[in-house]
Amino acid sequence: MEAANSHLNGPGGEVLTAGPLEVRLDQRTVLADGRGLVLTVREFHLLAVLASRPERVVSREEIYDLVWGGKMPVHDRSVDVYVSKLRHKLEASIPHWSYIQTHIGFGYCFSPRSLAA
Amino acid sequence: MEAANSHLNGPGGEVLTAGPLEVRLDQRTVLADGRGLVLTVREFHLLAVLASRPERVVSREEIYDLVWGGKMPVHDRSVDVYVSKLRHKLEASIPHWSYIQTHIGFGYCFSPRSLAA
DNA sequence: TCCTGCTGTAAAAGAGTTGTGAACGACGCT
DNA sequence: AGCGTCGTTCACAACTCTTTTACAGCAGGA
Repeated sequence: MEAANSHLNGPGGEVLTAGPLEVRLDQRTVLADGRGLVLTVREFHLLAVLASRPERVVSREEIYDLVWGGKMPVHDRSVDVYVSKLRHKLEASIPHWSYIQTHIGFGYCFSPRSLAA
Repeated sequence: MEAANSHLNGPGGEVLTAGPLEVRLDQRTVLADGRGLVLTVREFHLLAVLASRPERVVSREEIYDLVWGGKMPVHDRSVDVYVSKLRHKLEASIPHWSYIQTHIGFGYCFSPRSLAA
């Protein structure tokens, strides 16, 4: 069972679905429980990178390369800061769901799960 | 009959399997009975080193060199401590299986076996 | 049996990592 | 210019991981 579904939605229009979250790559929009979620460019890009690799642990370095481009400077915290921002927006729109897991010393993993009892 | 299977799983994706244990080197994840097992960086590295040498007795010195890097300091107990931690996590996730055998005076050996009657 | 050396492991100590609010500059808009 | 937004950086608290230490239990040998 995969945690997120990805399917083509017409020519070039890909949509990632994970619980109440829907990421429309082509339209650069995100739906949370059907309502639109406003993300900045960086936030959206980060979410797209993570959500398209469900259940995969992605290193900070790889995330940085994919979103910011190039080699991550030592001691750079950009990835962490944006993961934090993203988590807050997701949690604000979709309570009782967790999306991004931290893998200490390595990176993050997009692993959607309901926190409902 | 080999104790652990190792096979390529697509380009660059290697997976070690030993009973209900699955070590996904590329994804840096471990599945125990299908469920994800959370390991720290050191624990994962140690497991990867041992599991990729099934039925081979590996000396402490070699383990240290492969996981910690460099020459093992005299009287260092790091390897023992981490083998202990790893055993506990494995046993907690996969009861009735034994994975790491001690070879007194020498080192350890990854030798998965079911303890079921 | 009494040493001695080795292993298992809990716990303390030390080192490193992550979450996050706040400050700051750049940019665009009115 | 004044304002709001965005991205980056910094600082600090809180937390997790790693290493070290200490001790108990074993096994083997004299």
